Amino acid sequence: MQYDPASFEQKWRDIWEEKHLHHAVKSDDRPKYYCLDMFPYPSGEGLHVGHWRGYVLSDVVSRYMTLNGYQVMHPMGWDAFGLPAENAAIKKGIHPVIQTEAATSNMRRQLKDMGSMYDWEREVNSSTPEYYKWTQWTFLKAYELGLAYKKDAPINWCPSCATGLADEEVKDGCCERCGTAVTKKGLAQWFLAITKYSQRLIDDIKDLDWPEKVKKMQVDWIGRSEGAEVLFQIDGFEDTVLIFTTRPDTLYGASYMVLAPEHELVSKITTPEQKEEVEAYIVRTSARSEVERQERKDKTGVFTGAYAINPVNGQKIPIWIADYVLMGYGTGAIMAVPAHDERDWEFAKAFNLPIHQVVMTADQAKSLKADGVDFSDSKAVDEAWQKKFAQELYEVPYCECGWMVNSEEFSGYKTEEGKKAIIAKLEAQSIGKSKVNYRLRDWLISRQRYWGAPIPIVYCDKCGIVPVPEDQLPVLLPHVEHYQPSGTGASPLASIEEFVHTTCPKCGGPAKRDTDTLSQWLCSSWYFLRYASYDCQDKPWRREDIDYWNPVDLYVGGIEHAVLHLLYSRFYTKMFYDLGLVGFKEPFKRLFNQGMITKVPSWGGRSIKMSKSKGNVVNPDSLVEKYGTDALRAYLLFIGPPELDAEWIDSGLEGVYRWIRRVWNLATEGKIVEGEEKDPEILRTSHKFIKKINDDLSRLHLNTVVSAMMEWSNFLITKNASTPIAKETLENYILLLAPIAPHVAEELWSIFGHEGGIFETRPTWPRHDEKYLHEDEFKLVVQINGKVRDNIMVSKSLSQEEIEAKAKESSKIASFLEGKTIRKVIYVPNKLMNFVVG
RNA sequence: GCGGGAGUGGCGGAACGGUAGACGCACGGGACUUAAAAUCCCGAGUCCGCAAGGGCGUGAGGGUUCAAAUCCCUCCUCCCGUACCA
Repeated sequence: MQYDPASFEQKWRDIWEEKHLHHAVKSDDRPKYYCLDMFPYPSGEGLHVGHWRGYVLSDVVSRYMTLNGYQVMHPMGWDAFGLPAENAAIKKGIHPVIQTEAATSNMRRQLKDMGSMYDWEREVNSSTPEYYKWTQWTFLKAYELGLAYKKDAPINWCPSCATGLADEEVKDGCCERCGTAVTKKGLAQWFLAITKYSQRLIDDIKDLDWPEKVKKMQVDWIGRSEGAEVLFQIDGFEDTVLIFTTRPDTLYGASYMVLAPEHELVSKITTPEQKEEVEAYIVRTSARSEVERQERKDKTGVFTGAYAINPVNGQKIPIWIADYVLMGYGTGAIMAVPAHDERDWEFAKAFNLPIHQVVMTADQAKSLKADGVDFSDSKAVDEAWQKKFAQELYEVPYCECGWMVNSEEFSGYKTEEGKKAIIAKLEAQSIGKSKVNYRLRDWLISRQRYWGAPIPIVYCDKCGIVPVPEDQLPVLLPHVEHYQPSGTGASPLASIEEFVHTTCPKCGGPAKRDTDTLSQWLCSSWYFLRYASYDCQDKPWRREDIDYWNPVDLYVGGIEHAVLHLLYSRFYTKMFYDLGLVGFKEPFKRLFNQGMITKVPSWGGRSIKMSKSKGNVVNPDSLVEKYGTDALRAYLLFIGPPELDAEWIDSGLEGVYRWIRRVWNLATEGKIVEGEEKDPEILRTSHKFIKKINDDLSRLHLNTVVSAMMEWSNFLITKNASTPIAKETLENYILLLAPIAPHVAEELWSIFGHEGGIFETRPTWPRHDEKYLHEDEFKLVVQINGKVRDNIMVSKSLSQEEIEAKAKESSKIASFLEGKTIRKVIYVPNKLMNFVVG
């Protein structure tokens, strides 16, 4: 009987499907396990082996958990709305509905060929009205909670995709999707107030079982910083400027102020003499793209002619505008302390502005202390410092925290204390307070594109903004032939009269629909809830379903969603929690990011990420045909540690195929005896591997699981040349093989005479038994001064003295010990003995 | 700049401070074959040596330890993330 995967792989997939084995149902006697893959967007290119890596991993876990007594839900669906699908459709001239349909059926077929245990009854497609009805509903819920608001603001605009983008979708100043440089555009858009959740998004991430890297990326993205807001009076005006600083302790060192060019006060305070120059500068900066703004060039800026008053010492300081101060962060205005901030220092140097040191260097403090200066006497500190260091020049701003100086009554304070004391002083005068700022901005969700869920909002002349009532959902996306983006900022839907004109749900009068669509990130921010309650018609989910299945126990996907999808989903989950719609605060308990598959392109060079555009994709379809899906699955595990990138080598797959074939040959042609294993060596070795494989499976060290399976079969094959192997041993082997190579495992299981497949009957999972691991003898490694000199077999019953005596009997050891004095003997029981000689 | 990860044979990679290079690929030799492919067996870090054996070896250099790929310090290279966030 030759190993011919084509002859049975499909058979087993049919059997699993007929018996609905992969359909997850609630169970009273088995704990649940929710294993989720990030749902893919349907691409006309289909899946390549790089995509399969994560899917194989999650499938192995799902099957392993199933065979270990869990009720596993392992669903799959399609992130069908959004730019990738729409851009592909436009390029090919095929309507997105048609293109999505074709792509999903091809990809579904591929995923089935893989032998994955997806519960297809739970399949979701975010572009269907049954699904996006509820995506629209989530938006209305956000609106209800006051988290959705419309604002006319300059937003990130991708000229190529012709749509607004969220901050998270801008990478290095370019569109995350198409790579075009992002510009700014003023548009009235819908935002979700994710910033209201900044602190909770930081606090709750700590306890998640996620890669530290992803946690850090999110925390950095949210960007919490503690400091103070301080009010500065403008000389000759009633107006004040509010600034944010993380260094209130350096307030006495503020020697100028900078406003962002877009700051609302700029036009008001600019003096007539400076007007022309200031306006020219504003025009110049606003014309710069994000990419240009990010280039770290020399500091630029213009004096407004106005002065602010430093509230603590009454000093008049010039007010400048410069593009190194960003309107979007803090208050869009800063006090500049060039002595203690690198950027301010560069700016001061460039424009010859004064630099006042107000924090001593560590050396200065040390020197003054050595001179016996009393640091609790601020006057004495200032005088001593002036005398000794006022003439010192330094070439870099000094930022390290030390002792304050030249700060009136605060001189001599440690900066940490000074921060608090100065804030207290400002608070007493109502001109400042401590403040925590976050870098996170609110989430822009309006898209000027066709392929998305229409925003369920109506504008009525009488009633204003009116949300579409829940019973009128979904607001259907009209099926039209011309859906290309207009490029003007108007959505393609705006030109469809019968869509735009509607009646106001409140007053019944004429009204207009919002013509933008929701960002596809909203679709993916709640799909993990829908899987659990896929058949619920009147609501997005039944509470009892998600209480049972959610949160997700293991979430598998690429690192690229670290601050997009994963941040949005966490925010959405918290919003639902606040609305009492879910009982948990975090959607994904454990996250696993699989590494990329790379390959050397056909024209050579270095190995790079597999992608159609790079011309280095390997299509799984033909490989499945040639080697069977089990070999491909096993190779994708064996290729390397699952969290690291790995390079695809065709011959590597062949090696894994050969292994499966050898296992097949052993099981079908080897010398096998009925019943339990009697051979002590086979028992011992097998239980050693059972232990190792179980350990590595639970740790997700799947590459070493495969190599341990290989070692074990190599051992059995060699042994079988002389000794029959008990059926029990091979059955244990087959069961452990089942999560990795389910088809061949099922086939062998049935050849071994079992009624009902492994995944139907779920036989007892193999566990090692310590009693078989016991050996009477062990191999003692004998070292001299830490170098291995010999191995000897020693009985475990011997005492250390007896073992030492035996070790010295070895001729090799004896020759090394000759004429030397043994200074010390290190003995690691059952393992090693090291003679330290002099 | 900053933050994270990684540097181990010809290659992918193993190795809770305790025999470095498991497992696999590629390679060499042999068996089978008229021959080839497939399969099976054997070999293999490197240097010296016919061999037995020994020296050297986990990016570089130090250190801790009876013992270091593994822990500590300094440095180099590559990858990823991030970047005027006051």
